[in-house]
Amino acid sequence: MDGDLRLEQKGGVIALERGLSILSAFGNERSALRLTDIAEITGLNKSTILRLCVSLERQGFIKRREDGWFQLGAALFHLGSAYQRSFQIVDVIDPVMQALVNEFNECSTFTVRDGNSVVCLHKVESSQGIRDAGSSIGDRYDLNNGASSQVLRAFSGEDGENFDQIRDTIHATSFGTLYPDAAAIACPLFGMGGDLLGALQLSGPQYRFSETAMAAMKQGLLHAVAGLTRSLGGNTDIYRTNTDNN
Amino acid sequence: MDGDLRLEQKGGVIALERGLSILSAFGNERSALRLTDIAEITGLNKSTILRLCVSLERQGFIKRREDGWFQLGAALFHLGSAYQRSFQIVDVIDPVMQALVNEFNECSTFTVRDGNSVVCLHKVESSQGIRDAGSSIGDRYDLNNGASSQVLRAFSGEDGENFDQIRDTIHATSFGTLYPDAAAIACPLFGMGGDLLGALQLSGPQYRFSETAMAAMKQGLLHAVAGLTRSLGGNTDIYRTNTDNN
DNA sequence: AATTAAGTTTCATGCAATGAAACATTTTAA
DNA sequence: TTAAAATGTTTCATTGCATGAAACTTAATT
Repeated sequence: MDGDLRLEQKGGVIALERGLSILSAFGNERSALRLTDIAEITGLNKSTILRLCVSLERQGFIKRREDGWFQLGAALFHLGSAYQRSFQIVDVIDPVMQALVNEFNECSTFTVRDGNSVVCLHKVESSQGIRDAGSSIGDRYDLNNGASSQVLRAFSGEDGENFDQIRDTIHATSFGTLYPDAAAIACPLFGMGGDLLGALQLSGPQYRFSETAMAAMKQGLLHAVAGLTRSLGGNTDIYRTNTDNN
Repeated sequence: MDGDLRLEQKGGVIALERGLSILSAFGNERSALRLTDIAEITGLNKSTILRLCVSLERQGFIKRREDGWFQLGAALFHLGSAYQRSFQIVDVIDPVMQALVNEFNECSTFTVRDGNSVVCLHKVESSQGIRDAGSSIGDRYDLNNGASSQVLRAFSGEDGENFDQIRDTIHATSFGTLYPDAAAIACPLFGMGGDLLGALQLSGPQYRFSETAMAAMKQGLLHAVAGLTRSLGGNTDIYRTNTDNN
């Protein structure tokens, strides 16, 4: 970045975006940054950063430690939790995910679509040493790879033969598209009105995702989302595949 | 609020603080707000809000729904998760809290001090219908009431007879100080260098917190925090009460 | 002691944040 | 149905305040 946001934007407030860019500088795995780090990442002048940080700290969005390092503040955690809570689904879905993890002993994630991104809203870890540790709660990906992304795109109505197939079979799989050795299988979760809420996924190392294992997982996932939709007051017919007859 | 931040502040950037105040408007249980709501809560001019929101939305901090309502954005969730992850302790402490909840069948919370606030970093719910549903992850309280607050204050070195007693017995209790019918018992958790990391608490309705029940909980909590401190590489002597002799 | 780097404060300059006003649109009342 | 009120949006002249270079103070390295 070069810190000069003037050219690209129409409308908006530069000072605010600069402040937000300071916050976003912490989003990439570094939990503490020095003034110089922030200056490098954002491209902002140090004076500017210091001035913006006075405001960020006063509102609790960042915290400056005694040793001078900057950290994210509790206000972000508070609002982040509020964001998650606004999806009331998480409370309902958690026990179901716990059960899935117990049954298949692989990590389960629940993701939602946000524009052209996927956001990992919830994750339940398996107890295995070798497991999908690549994604965490709060992570955000492009809507390109991975079983969940495919599901979210398919049931947002995107065109394409592969998406047709996902709609037909009501699930998607992926092998090494997001992380080289990882595999995943995902199903859509629908709400009361048949609207797409998100995608429920199981993921782990490819060698544990045999055809037979994945067939069982598919059953487990479909059973799980059907039960969830039912308890949300929705119609479960939507989970009938095109080859179902009953 | 009156939206006029000019008088109170020295240094800082007004436009940024106004933007942050918009975000904070969502912090009080309302997950969606209209323009007018935001104007009322923050005291800002609607034009100003609209302009600030362009920037907030462009950076993913808020999202405007098609019906015009504003909601928090995924960027906040991402950063909030990053905040939580910066306390690596949560990963270690979660299984221990799960075990506590299994044993005593009451909700367990882990809180940390942030200035003059308590922040609920993690919570494990009990399966009881009647339980402490008053606090959630991400909540922030004044450092006044509740067992955890007392513990955090006592082991931050505050003066007072009651704090002396908490330091002696290495735990605090509370009955109805935060919520009328609730009771709680809390212990401090210390890190490697004997530094206070936070407070571990069990809480529920008063009628289930008899003397004998709480004696068992105290043992359970102390055992839990001692084990945690040990696995963090710290010395557990710090959990010896003044009346211990061995 | 000399040099480099990191952090902080100041202040003249002019850019960009501001809010009143006018307008568009939707909802409520009469 | 019309009128009135509430909500949301855009514009633009005014000036408030965000800006960053420069000077300065530590702190770390050589």
